Amino acid sequence: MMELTRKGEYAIRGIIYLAQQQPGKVSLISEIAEASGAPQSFLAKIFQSFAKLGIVSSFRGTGGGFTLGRSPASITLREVVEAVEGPIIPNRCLLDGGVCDRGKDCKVHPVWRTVQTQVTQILESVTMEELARK
Amino acid sequence: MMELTRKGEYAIRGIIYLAQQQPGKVSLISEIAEASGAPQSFLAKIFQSFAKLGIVSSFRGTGGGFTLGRSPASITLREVVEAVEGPIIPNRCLLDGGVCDRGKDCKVHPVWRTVQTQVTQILESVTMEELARK
DNA sequence: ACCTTCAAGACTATTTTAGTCTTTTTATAA
DNA sequence: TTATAAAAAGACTAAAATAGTCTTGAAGGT
Ligand code: SF4
Ligand code: SF4
Repeated sequence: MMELTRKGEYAIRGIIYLAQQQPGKVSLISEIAEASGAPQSFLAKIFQSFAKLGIVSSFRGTGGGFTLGRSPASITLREVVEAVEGPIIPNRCLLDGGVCDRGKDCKVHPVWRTVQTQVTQILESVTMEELARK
Repeated sequence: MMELTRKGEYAIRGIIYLAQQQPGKVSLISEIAEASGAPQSFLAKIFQSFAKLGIVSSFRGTGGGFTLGRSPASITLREVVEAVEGPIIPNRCLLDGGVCDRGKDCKVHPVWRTVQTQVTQILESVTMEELARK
């Protein structure tokens, strides 16, 4: 139950690598992939998602690559994980309409809500700055 | 990320139904399936797992069916979920050998350990007795 | 004997995961 | 202005997990 996918693991490793570089240093996806042990073209997709969200900045052409889009201290583990895995939802009934006929007086529902809140808090409290320290 | 499967949801609904019956009353799988809105033969599989673990008792032949195997207060949500979904593992590196080359000084690893502990605690603290109350 | 009920295992369809590959766009440099 | 370098975008694929079904067998009751 509740397993991080490889995509999520690669995402975390990749962004930590970036956070460990000199601020402003541009890294190639090939370099990040090697450092994080991820398949290059798969990681490229992951970093595209990051770029769209502004977590990383991307530059094309010669001398291009990726840098962090914001300060390491402002990027949380929750943000990184959710960027590639989607929102933290331990059970369907937690998102959007929460479509469940028995939803009204279900005693289990609030338990999942608690799980969601706790997990989110834990991941939110960890920043890339902390994770990048060696 | 971290979504309960239908199997897990059916499992919970099914056992709560059982917990709501008069102690000692035997329920047919067809009855439980209808009450919980689960496909009967799928739920049958789920209850087989429960029976092996002693969470429920099964009886064959005429007048057979299922009852809880222990008191509702002694069956936790964690136990029910783990019975069908396996252990609560937010990341591969948490179980068994925790096969990860970078495992030694990984800063992320303890975060997943915390998630695991917290989620386990939340689910462990909820019993079928509580969930069965109307 | 016959019927009822769960047990066990094989089987299948759908969805998700975990990628790859090709083409296009943007930027630099000779 | 052409070549080269890099990410962006999108189509594609293989493998695994999920969500079941179906058939047969075993245990128990009448
Ligand atoms: S029964 Fe309760 S826990 Fe299950 S999906 Fe519905 S609201 Fe959520
Ligand atoms: S890098 Fe860290 S978090 Fe990721 S699998 Fe290895 S030990 Fe676990």
